[in-house]
Amino acid sequence: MVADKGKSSSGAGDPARTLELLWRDGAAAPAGRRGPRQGLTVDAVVDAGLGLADGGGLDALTMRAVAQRLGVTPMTLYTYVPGKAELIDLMLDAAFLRMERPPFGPEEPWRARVTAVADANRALYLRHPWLVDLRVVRAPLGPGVMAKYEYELGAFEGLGLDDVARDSALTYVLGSVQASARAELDARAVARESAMSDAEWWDTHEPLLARVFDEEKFPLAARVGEASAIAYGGVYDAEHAYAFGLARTLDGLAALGGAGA
Amino acid sequence: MVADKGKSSSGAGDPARTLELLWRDGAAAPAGRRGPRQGLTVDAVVDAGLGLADGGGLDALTMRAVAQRLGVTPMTLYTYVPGKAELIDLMLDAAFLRMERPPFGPEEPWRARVTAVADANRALYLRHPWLVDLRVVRAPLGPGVMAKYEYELGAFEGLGLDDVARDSALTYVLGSVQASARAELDARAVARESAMSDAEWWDTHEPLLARVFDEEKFPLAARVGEASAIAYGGVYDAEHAYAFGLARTLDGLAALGGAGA
DNA sequence: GGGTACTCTATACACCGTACAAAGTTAGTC
DNA sequence: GACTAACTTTGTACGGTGTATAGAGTACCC
Repeated sequence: MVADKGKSSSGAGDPARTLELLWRDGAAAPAGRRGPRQGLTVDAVVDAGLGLADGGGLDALTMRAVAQRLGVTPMTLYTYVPGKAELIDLMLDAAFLRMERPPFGPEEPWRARVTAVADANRALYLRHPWLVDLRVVRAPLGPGVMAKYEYELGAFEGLGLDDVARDSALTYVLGSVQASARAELDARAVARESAMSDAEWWDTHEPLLARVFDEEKFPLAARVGEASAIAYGGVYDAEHAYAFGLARTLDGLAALGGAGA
Repeated sequence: MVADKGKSSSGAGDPARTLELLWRDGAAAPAGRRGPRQGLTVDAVVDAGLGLADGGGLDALTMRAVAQRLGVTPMTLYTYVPGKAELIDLMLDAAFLRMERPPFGPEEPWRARVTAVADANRALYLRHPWLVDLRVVRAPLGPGVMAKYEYELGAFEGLGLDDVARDSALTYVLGSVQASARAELDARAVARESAMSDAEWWDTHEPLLARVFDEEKFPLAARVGEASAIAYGGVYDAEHAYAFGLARTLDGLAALGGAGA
């Protein structure tokens, strides 16, 4: 049984097997192997998973759906991948591995470099919305995770940080990007699921809320909420939230390092 | 059917009914009402849900488990609450409503106030770990959500922010706290689920990883990762991450307002 | 004393991840 | 060339989920 416990991405199974899968190189079949040839590859399974999750979120990622997309029965997948949790680990590593990593110019100021890292991560989340629902602590130590970490650490050169602070700074930036990406994706998903725009939603709820909401009890909330609603036309402005957050984050880091540029 | 689509907390059902539930006051039964008296209350259902989710996460929150805890059959719950999504909405609002909100001193500097807000939110997440798994955009506009918003907006007095910027700043602070809370909770959950401490986990994975990991390809990652591991004894230090993040966030806000203190 | 609105219960359905066992296919060994 | 062992693929089945539906019983209004 066991099933789908928790938020996935675990490395729950045999660690050796999982690592082997993560670092698998193209070498499909080790030649001397009995039984029928495998009709698929791990990559094909991972790609099918990515397609489903990118399109419909983790809810759309069912072993049955992956199997159907590949034209096999569900249990066939288990000869390629130990289980769903490990498949998600592989998908995560694959998504990381495929990110663009344009080399930093030697004279490029750290603000530009960190901004590039933040932008790349935002793009990653928008392309793979299901990533925000995953545990990333103790992520599968695959080639994608490693390459991403290596590249992004390089963005903090010139801030005068020691190794420990550099790791903290990166964690902090990534957390900040994930926070705004989550907000953006949530807003999108809610709008799509309810098939209702922010404005429509507000229109249906406003009259009801007026009956229960005591403006005198929440004066600040009423005033600020209204001001924000007017400023953004009643719509959550993801672009603004991201830009605001990134600017704050960079300023916060600048105060840390004392470095200019 | 429909089921559990997505990350819950939707307001998917009839908005009027949901708002009514959110703002329900103690008035249990409206007197002139046919049929048997209800043996439970919405509050009891919400509390049962909170107990389950606080202890075992959203996975432990099943309608069957809630029902069992209350000594009724699962379908009975549906006379109190339209469905699971709405129950979660109510739980979220209840958790918000129960947060402590000690009034800010008139001379209290904004850093202290914002720090208090951040600390309170961190405590909230640690008490109700399932909150990090929820969509909060378009949260149910209940009394808890409103009271929390009102209170927290008050922390940004004296920063010289207009209403729109004040809302953005609050969103930013809350996002930053949630990011570190998520990391902390993920670390905890992974450790508990795998029944393996960080150190043990590393011990089992390290030899395997050494076979595939090319230190020359990832020099920064190797060096920084090792430095962090040594600094924290191989253990993820949530306290440090939170303090670091909060300090950065406050500095970032300071750069925005230009206000000292 | 109906009728009616309500609460609560039992049953059932479609879906999930995956354990288990059987059937079919290939490679190595004699 | 036959046999065996290892492997892939499949079908079936189990225990779990949220909740639709229908029925049984209860308390109020007329």
